[in-house]
This record gives sequence, C-alpha cells and structure tokens, in this order.
Amino acid sequence: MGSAGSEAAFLERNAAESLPAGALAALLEKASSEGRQLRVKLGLDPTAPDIHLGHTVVLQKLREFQDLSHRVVLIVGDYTARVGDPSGRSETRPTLSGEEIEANARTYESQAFGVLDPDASRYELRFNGEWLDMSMADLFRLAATTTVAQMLDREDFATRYAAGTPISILELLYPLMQGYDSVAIDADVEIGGTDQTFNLLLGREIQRAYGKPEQAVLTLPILPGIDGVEKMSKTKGNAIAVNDPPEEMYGRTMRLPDEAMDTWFELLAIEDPGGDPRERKRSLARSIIARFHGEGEAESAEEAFDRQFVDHEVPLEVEDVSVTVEGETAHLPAVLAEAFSISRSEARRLLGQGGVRVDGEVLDSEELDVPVSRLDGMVVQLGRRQFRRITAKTS
RNA sequence: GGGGGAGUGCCCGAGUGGUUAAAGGGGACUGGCUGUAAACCAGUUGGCUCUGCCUACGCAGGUUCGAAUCCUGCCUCCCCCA
Repeated sequence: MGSAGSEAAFLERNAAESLPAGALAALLEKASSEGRQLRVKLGLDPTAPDIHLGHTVVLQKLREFQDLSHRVVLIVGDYTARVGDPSGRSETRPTLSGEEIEANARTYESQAFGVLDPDASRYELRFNGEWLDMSMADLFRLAATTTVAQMLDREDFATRYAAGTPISILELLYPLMQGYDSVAIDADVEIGGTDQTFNLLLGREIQRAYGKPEQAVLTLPILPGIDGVEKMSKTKGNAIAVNDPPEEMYGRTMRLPDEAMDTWFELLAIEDPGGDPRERKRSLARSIIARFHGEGEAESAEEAFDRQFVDHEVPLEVEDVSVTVEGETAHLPAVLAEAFSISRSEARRLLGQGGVRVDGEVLDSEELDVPVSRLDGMVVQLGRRQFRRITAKTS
C-alpha cells in the first residue's frame, strides 16, 4: 500500500492519535484504488465566528487532506446552536437567530479560507439543521444507539457526575447529534482536538448503528493559549485570533511562556530557527503574522513592538478619544474612565499605583483635578499597553 | 411522592447575629526586576460627588438596635429513599 501508507504517515506525523490503528491508511488506500475522494469532516460552533490559532491547527490538517485531493466537509452546528446552551451551567449562551448563525458561519468560512482551499471540488459547507430537525421517532432511534454507561465513559461527564455537577440530558444528546452528522454526510474521516476524542469515536458507533461504514478518527493536540497552559479560547482571553491586528498578535505572542514555544512551533507547523529564547519567540511572532497578514505586516509589527517595549516610546498609532470636560480643570478619574472605558474607582486605583502616564511621565496621584491643557491633545498611557490620545471637549 | 444538603465577590472557597466590602487560594491588574517569558518582591481587585457615603453574600418578604448569618415563601442544584 505504498503511497497510501506514506500519506497516512504524513497526515499522522503531528497528530495525537489516529484511531483505530491503521484505519486511515486503509481508507486512503481504498479511496485511491476506487478513485474517489475521502470525505473529511470537521464540525464547528457557529456561536464563535472568530477563528483563533487553536482552530487553525485543525484547519491546517484539513488543508493537508485537501492537498492530497480529498474533500473537506465543514459542518455548521446551526441546529445545535439554536437549541441553546448545551452545558447548562456555563454562562448563558444566547440562543442565536438563523441570520446570526448564517452570518457567523460565513465569517468563519471566510477566515477559514486563510488556511483551507475554497475550491468547490475539495470543499463543502453544510448546516446540520438540514438533518437534525428530525421527528421524535427519528430521535428515538438515535437515542437508542447509545447507553448511559457509554456516555459516562467520557471523562468530563464522569468527573462531573462524580462531583455532583449537573449534566443536562441535552448535553448527553450533543455527542449523539454530532455522531449523527457523520451518518448524514457519510464521513470517512473526522478530525478534532484531543478533547473531542470521545465524540469522534462515538460517531463510529452511531455510523455502525445506522449501517454505515465507520469513520477514521484523527485527533490533534490542543494548542495552549498565550498563558501556555489552558486550551486556547476566546472566552478565557488567552487566544490570538487570525484577524487580530498584527501589533496585537506580536505582543501577545511575546507573552507566551518559553515552555510553550516548542508546542506552538510544532502544532502551528512553523519552522523553529533555534537560538536564544527571545529570538526564537520573535521569529515565532513574525511567522504567525506573516501567515495571516503577510511579510510586510510582520516587519512593521516587530518595529512597532520594539518602539513601544524596547525603546519605551509612544506607539506611532494611538487611538483618539474625545472626552467631555467642564471648565478649565479636568477631573482625572472621570477623564480616564471615559477614555479607557473603566470605572472611576478603577481609574483612581491605577492613579494611586503609578499606572497612568502622560507623555511618558507618571501622573501624580495626589492631584485628581488638573488643568485641561495638561491633557488636551496628549497621549495618555494606562498600565503597560493601553494608549489613548485625548481630545478635550467642553460641554 | 418522601427525606437530607447546598446556593457567598471574576472562579474556587471560609464565615452561622455585631470592628465583614466579607478569611484563604486561583486568576486578573499595577509597580519593581526583565526578554510584554519564567521566577521573585510590593500592592490592587463592587460603585461613587472618596479621610466619607451607597450597594452587596440565589430572589422576595419578615424578626432584631443590628443579619451573609435567624424565620417564611419562591427559584435553582445535589444526594438518598420510593
């Protein structure tokens, strides 16, 4: 099985697991001998339209399949999203309207095309409402495929169950719906992070229950966020989104702990130049920006970074804000609160901690009322990395 | 249907009538050091017209000079029994 074997090895090289063993190679072989494409599935959550680096790890893998001329099927979980909050206890996830989901999906899609090949012969986008809007009878059939014991095999369910944390029936239904997606689109392969292992494998069970061939499962390691520990996610604030501005990408990458660099280089498939940690990280940052914004942007982001954090100068581009003042004196807490969208109390705290600068000079926390001329047209720095150019506007 | 337990600040988690804006930890933020890394040191982490005032311990009432702490109703969750 020569080439199919080496293709499998290539695809599996940076994967966490390829299950069951040998299945992927066998599928590639079969596809090649039958002259057909493999259908490679990825489900996505339409509540989070912005793609971050963590998503790109999986997308990159899909791209590799495409480059081997297989077909990627992205599934938008519009139906599951409309049902509402799956994890009963996480912050109320607003149920989205059809239009919002559609819009999110399109945003996601356009961002994903930064990595994926949009060619229609190798790409397909589907909404699972197409088949999940099923009758009770159909749901019964689906629900009968799996036992509670099987569900409790999943580690997070088992943990939560043991800890007495609520698990809604709806949540138990989610893996089933995801598995049914594989039935509906005849998935040959499904890809996901290692945290999806259970769901992906359950998809096999469900396919079998419906008399379909079982998909191969390829899991990829989870990319840690810029805290270097937790899974990258927007809500945890440790993500770098592919459409973040270059300067922000650069700065956020530089905050990555050294220990996480190896993982990032490997999972993002960026060449590691070696050398001292600082240079490696700078190179990592440039490569990330180059990938999503181009070489030129990478250069200028680095220059902006050096200017701001190595030379400690005010950035070239600073956001302008106009702030309302009364008369000739400005009340600092009020001005800062308005300019940076924080509370006045927080502004006072920052002032007291020496965290506010005007033109590089720390503001005296004793004087809360200053002449307007001291602020008007000046660049105010809050903490280490927030800058605003203030324009005073008399009310 | 019955019995028991629980709901505290961004998160976890102490506190069972008074000096509690609420211990401790985590996270986050600020300052120092530095490579916007790690480690470490110091501090902050409800709001405001800020040497004080207001609002807060699931929700709504009540008892009391005084409640997160006691009582009543409601909501939510967990466990056990049927």
